[in-house]
Parts: sequence; C-alpha cells; structure tokens
Amino acid sequence: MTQPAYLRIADNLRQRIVKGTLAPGDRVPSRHELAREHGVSDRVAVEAVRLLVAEGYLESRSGSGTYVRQRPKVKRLTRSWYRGQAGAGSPFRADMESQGRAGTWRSISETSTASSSVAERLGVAEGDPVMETRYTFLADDRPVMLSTSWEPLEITRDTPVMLPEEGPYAGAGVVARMRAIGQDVALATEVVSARGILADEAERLGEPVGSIVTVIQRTYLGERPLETAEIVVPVERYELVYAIPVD
Amino acid sequence: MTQPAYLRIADNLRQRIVKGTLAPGDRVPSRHELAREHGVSDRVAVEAVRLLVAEGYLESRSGSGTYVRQRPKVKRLTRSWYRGQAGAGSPFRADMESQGRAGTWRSISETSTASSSVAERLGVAEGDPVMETRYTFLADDRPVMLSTSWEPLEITRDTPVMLPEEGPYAGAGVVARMRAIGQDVALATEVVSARGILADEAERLGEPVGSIVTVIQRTYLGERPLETAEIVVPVERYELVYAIPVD
DNA sequence: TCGAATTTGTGCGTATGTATC
DNA sequence: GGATACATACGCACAAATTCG
Repeated sequence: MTQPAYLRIADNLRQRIVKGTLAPGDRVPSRHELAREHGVSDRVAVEAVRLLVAEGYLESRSGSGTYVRQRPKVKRLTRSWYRGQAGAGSPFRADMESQGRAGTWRSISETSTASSSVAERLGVAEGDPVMETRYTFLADDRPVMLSTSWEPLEITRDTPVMLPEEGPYAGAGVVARMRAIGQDVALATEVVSARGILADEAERLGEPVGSIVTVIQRTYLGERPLETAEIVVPVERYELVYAIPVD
Repeated sequence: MTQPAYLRIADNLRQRIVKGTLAPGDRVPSRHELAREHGVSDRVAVEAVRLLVAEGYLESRSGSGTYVRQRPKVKRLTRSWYRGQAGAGSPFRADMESQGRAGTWRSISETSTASSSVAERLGVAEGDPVMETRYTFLADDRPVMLSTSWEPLEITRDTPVMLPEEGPYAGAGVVARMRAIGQDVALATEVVSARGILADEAERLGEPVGSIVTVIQRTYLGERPLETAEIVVPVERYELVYAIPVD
C-alpha cells in the first residue's frame, strides 16, 4: 500500500518547514508549481496545501500566495496564586506585568440567566439571574485571550461591586471585590480542556481557523461558588503553568 | 457574500448532530444522497463530509458509510495533590481508583541522554545520562494516556529505585521512590498545552487522526528537579482539574 | 487608473481503486 | 460475485483577491 500523492506532497513540505529550509514568512510554491514539481494535477496540490493549512503550518492569502506561518513565541500564564499578589487585580494583569508587557482589557457586562452548565458551576438553579461579563484581553493592543464570567446576582445585587468593571473596585479582580462585600474566596478550581477554535473566536483573536484553543473553566469558591468563568486561550500564544505543592 | 455550498451542508449536518437528531453511531446519508438533497454535485458533498471528519463529528468507514462519532464521556483527572494519598502511587492510579475503574499501566525503561528540553527541565547539561521510561496507561484495558518520564541518573544511579517500575518501590510513584533515597519532593509544576495528535499517538491510543491531545510537562522538584515527564492525554477522554488555594 | 497575469477558493463531471456488505 | 460507498485523482471552469507593469 503506497501513500496517496497529496500526503506525499504534504510530508515533503512539512519536512522542509520543520527543518527550516522553508522559514516562517516564506512563500511556498503555488499549487500549479507544486503540481508540476511532483508530476500530479493541480487539484492534488490543492489538497496537500489544504491539509497543511489545517495543521497550522501554512497560511493562504487569496490572490497572493501561500506562506509559512509565523508562530508567535509561546508565553506562559502562571495560574497559581502564590506570591502576595499585591493588589494586582486579575491573574491576567499580574502575568502581563511580570512579563513587562502592556496588558489591558475591554469588557461588557449585562444581566442574564444561568444556563444549565453555569448553574451547576455556581450552585444555583437554572434560569437564576446572573451578571454576565464578556472580556477581551489585550497584550500590546492585540487581543490574545477571551473570557466570559458569571456571578450570581443573588450575591452581588445592590452592592457596589455588582458591575465587575465599574465603581470603586473596577479592575481589582474577583477576590478583592468579593472580599469587599464580605465574601472570602478560599479556593479556585480550574477545569482545563482544549478544542478547535470557533469561527467567531478566530475572528476576534486574529487566529487562523483550524487552530486550537485551551479552554479553562475557572470557579472561585468561598462558602459557596462566587464566580465562574470560561477562558479561551490560543495554544499558539500561551501555555499554562500550575504549581502543585506536594504533601 | 453567500456561504460556499460545502459549508452549508456541513453546517446542516453539524446542527443535526449537536441537536441529537443524528445520534452517535447513526449512519449519515451517503455523499451521493447528500448531494441530491442539497442539489449539488457529489464532489461538494465530499468536501462537507471531509470537514466534519476533521472536526471530529463524523467517522468514515470505507465501503460501509459515514457515521456520527461515538464520543466517550469526558472524565476528569484531578491534578492536585490531595495529601494522605495512602501509598496509592501515581496520580493516575489514585484517579482511577477514585472513579472505581481498573487502572493499570505498561512501561519500558532504558538509559538515555538528556535532550536540550529535558536537560533544561531537569537542570542538567544536555547529553547527561538519564533514565527514560515510556508509559502506556490503561483504563479497563484500553490505552487512554501516554507518558514519557526522565530522571537524572546522577541522582538514582546505584540506588534501589533506579528503575522506576522494578524493585521494592515498583509502582509506588515518584514521590515515594525519591523519598526512599532521601530526596524530598516539595513541589510539582505542570506546563499545560495542547496540539493535534501525532500519527503514532493516534495509533497507540486508538484515537482518530486529527483529534486533539492535551500535553502536560510535569516536573517534580525537591532541592533540585528530580523527575520530568511529558504526558499526552486525548481531550475527548479527559479534562484536567486543578485546585488553586487563594491567599 | 487601468488592465493583464497570477493565485487562491470553490464547484462540477468523471474515472479508478478498494473496502464492506 | 455484485452492489454500494468511500478514497483518491485528473481536468476543467470561474470568481475574487492580489500584484505589477
């Protein structure tokens, strides 16, 4: 059993990319050229290129050509909480500062009702009122991370911290805000998974469709769940670091 | 701007799958039927199906048909170190036991030399001798997780624990083994990322090519790094749970 | 500014091979 | 063995984006 032609061509290109013969930003031969080189039809070259685009090696610009993708250096997001945290606010801001980069964010809050999965994570009933906040995190003015958070309105209604990003505790982070209304956060749990990027995420993050994102379901817990969030992080941009004390 | 026909067909099928109209295991219409339904050529239906196979929704069996993929229920792997641990050995075994499943593993050890990334994680020089152990973890006799671990031979040479899975401490886990030779593990760090599955991993794990795996780089630290491992986990099978104490 | 050439994206018809039932 | 269905391949066509003279 011999390998299909389109896989042969894809392998050939992949080799050249990982070996560095084809450097990031380089233009790869057009499909017509590829087809001639390998003695096959254009259609087959199209399939080979399509595969490598899906794998994240190549990037096609219609009308211009196909190029080896620039991969940003992977940064690390420290998800543990050890240092004093010095009123730094959210974990994201603390991380950006420790890397000497300009980290900011935009957000929109609105009241909503708990979906079944959010309800389960917050320990409330499905349909209960929650404050939903959608964040776009920016590093050096580029969107790099998305997050949606939910807080039970039962806890924050009629308090100064009901809107996460307004009032005296704007930008202070969940822990500080909850403490301000007498809710002490004792623990955060993070459920980590990964999946292919969704179309609208790809657009908002400027990542290619077909790329992979890590999804973190974070829940802050005090006496009861105080906030839960779903954080979407492109794997090409960040890896997560957890520290686990032993014994 | 109107959507390409193959995307329309793919969307249609995807809807039916997530809504449950097409249940896991169901056969989807053949591409010829799909083409007739949507008034396009067979060729276009092929592209639609190919996309959904790549996304993990469908599975094609040559000669038989195309089927909605069975997704195993996602289990959780607790990565935090609930102390006590009752001599349970590795985190994997502890997790399997807590879920009432039969967790076992196979392993092969051999001496090797540190690659640059392993050397960096272990704090040794590139090329230094290490004990390399490759694990295949089984749940109910099915391979579900792969791991490769490296330990500096400088530390374990000529001790009873040099071979991780042989001798008096076989299966006891890194922490117990290291303690047995006077090395106390204080901390584990886990660097979490994700990527597409590699061909040989797909074969060993019985996962479809094109699926996604979470990759954990775990390092056990005492006075110095004592062990580092690269753990490969299919996202369809496990999500990771980290507990982070606040304050 | 215009237009021609190039390149990608998409679509169609057909053909051959092979696996399954 | 025959019918069906998938996998791969070839050749052709056209639209849209880009590049360049």
